[in-house]
Amino acid sequence: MSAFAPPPGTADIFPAESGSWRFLESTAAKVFTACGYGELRTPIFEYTEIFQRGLGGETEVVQKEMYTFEDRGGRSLTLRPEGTAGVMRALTNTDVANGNEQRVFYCGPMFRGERPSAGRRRQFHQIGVENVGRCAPLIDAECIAMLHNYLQTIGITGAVFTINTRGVAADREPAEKVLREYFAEHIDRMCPDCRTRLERNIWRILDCKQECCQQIINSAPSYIDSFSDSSKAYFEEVKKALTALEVPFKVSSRLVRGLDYYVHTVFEVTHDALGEQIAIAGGGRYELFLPGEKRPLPGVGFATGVERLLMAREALNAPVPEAGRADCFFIGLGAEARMKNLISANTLRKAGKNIALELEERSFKAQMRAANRSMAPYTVIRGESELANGIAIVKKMDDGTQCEVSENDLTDYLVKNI
RNA sequence: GUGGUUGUGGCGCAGUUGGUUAGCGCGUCUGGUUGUGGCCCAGAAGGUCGCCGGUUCAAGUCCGGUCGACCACCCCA
Repeated sequence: MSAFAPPPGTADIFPAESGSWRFLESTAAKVFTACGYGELRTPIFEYTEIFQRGLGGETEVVQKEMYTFEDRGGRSLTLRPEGTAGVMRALTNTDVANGNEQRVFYCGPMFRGERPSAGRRRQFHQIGVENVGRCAPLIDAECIAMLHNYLQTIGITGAVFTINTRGVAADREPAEKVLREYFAEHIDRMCPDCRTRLERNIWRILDCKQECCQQIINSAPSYIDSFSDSSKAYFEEVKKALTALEVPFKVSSRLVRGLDYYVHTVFEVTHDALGEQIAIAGGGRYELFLPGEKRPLPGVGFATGVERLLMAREALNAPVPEAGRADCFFIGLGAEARMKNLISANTLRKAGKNIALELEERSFKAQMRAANRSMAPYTVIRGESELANGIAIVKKMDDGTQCEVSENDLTDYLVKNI
């Protein structure tokens, strides 16, 4: 049973499920296109430095979750662990660096070498967008509203939007100082992870979930107070716009997110049906450094986890897209009839009809059962006597009525009636 | 990476304190008078009980290892 299981953390998506996947992807394309986005398809692997510099060397993802390998030329390549860095790399080939806006969306597999569990695979799939080149509060709000709109459209209601601000690079130092002074005082009562975070990445203390740290974190001074006035005004403007756009949200200063490139607005979407730990989407504004570029590129974007969206839809009993079913099933008795059925099917399929048929010799009863199972509303029957008379029988399956149609008229008849 | 649960035909499950040819439901196939489905009935196919080793006269049932799956933590989508 496990002999042919796919590698850990990967999965085969069978036809029964892939309809839902296509629905999520095509709906995303529709919703995002309406906001001026176009699809950008980038490679599944990039030079390793794209991610190292893009995401920040201190991040969890870069440090221990990347699938990195050498190609034959000794270059270090990495299977993309997220979509933003590759998209930004591609966009440096456009006029985006001159302040011209680029709006793109992407979807596809991402790879992270972590231990699989609910809603987390090693190969997982994201649908995401990036709005690159500009920086303004209303752009952030527009982006978040589009995500809200998308979730509604795919039947995920009741999603919880949490937002926060990270300020800009210049705000970071004074804020970190405030936090470091506070946490240093209490660090002996905090968990081991937080002790290392105090030195390595103090922001991550804020989203620690250990019981012993909660009280201390909740009583922490508001680092946002130390942000510059313009950063604070930026965040206020975002909130104002979201309210005006009727996107419900809550603010949490403990939302920091794990990637180093975020500035200003950050947000995360969770759903009660999946629990707070599992975000169905997340994103924010960023400034991303790419190799060879002197200045970082500004942008705002988000990524949704397809597997997690599907989990949410399932929990909400959202309707599953109907599997394609045949319009008509052809039954044939004898070699000649089967050949004629195949020819008819070929013609009708070219006309856009979904045709199922039996191509091997099987009993009439077996073929009728197959026709029934196919759920096709019509069945065409061709046997010895029909061939001899130059006709075929067209049977309507719901009420069992049937009629004879001459061979010459059959295709036209079926194109019109089924 | 750390911890917990688990692994029996395509799917979902039984398998009692280790003991004769490993069962059940669904599904599949073939029939139920010669060519009409959905219901019903009969029969059939399909499993080296994840893998390796050990204990025993005897192991799906006990022990060890290993691999996979599921879940929690970490982190993220």
